[in-house]
Amino acid sequence: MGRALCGDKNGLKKGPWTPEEDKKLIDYIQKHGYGNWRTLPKNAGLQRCGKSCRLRWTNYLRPDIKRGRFSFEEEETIIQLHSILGNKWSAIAARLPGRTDNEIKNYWNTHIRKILLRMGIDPVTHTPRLDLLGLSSLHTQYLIQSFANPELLRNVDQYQPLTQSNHCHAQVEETQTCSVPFYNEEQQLVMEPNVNQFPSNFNDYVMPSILTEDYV
DNA sequence: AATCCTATCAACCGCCATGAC
DNA sequence: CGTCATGGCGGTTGATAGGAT
Repeated sequence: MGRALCGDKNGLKKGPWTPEEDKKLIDYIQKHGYGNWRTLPKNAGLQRCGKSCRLRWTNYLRPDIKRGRFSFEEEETIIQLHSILGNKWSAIAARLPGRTDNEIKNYWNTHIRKILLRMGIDPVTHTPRLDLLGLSSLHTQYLIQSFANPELLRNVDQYQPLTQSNHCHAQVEETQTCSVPFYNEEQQLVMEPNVNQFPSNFNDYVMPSILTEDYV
């Protein structure tokens, strides 16, 4: 026995939701709660699969969703959490009230990832890309500071690699810790990000266990 | 004005974890 | 213990808007 199909093979509608469908879904959930997603669409009079309804609700229609641009603080938090949790979008979203995992994932892939790449930082490991390690040690130091302290990302557009060393050095000396501490589920301080966590030689760098699957 | 290119984001797909039976 | 249904997650796609040429 196969899984229940979700989509037009079952005579169910796919693609963008219409305002009428949205209204049906909202009205139904407000009256009855969502209960069982599989039976919801039939009860609500929707030609959609339960999965599609759940996605529409959790990513778009939920009343507590905060829409609009991400604030700098949110961006900073995402970068910091991603360096700890990796692509655990739902875990990151759990620490950003009103934001969905899908929204954060999209924002990461379209904005933050590009900024990090432009700065020569591997968005997966949050370390300077190995192919760029031929840079001057001062430049490398700036990059290390930048991924440890996302505040420096503010200046990414002005930053010119290899040509503004003095300017960068001044910033490096001003910022020694990251401004976003990390808390666990019980709101206990797990880690206060600090650039000193990172060695000068990345060939020797190993992620601490608290930053890997052990924690999650 | 037309065409092409790029960025954005809603939505889908496939897989995995979990719980009920 | 095995099977199945369901929910949830991360990766990917595709439509569309906006900018560049």
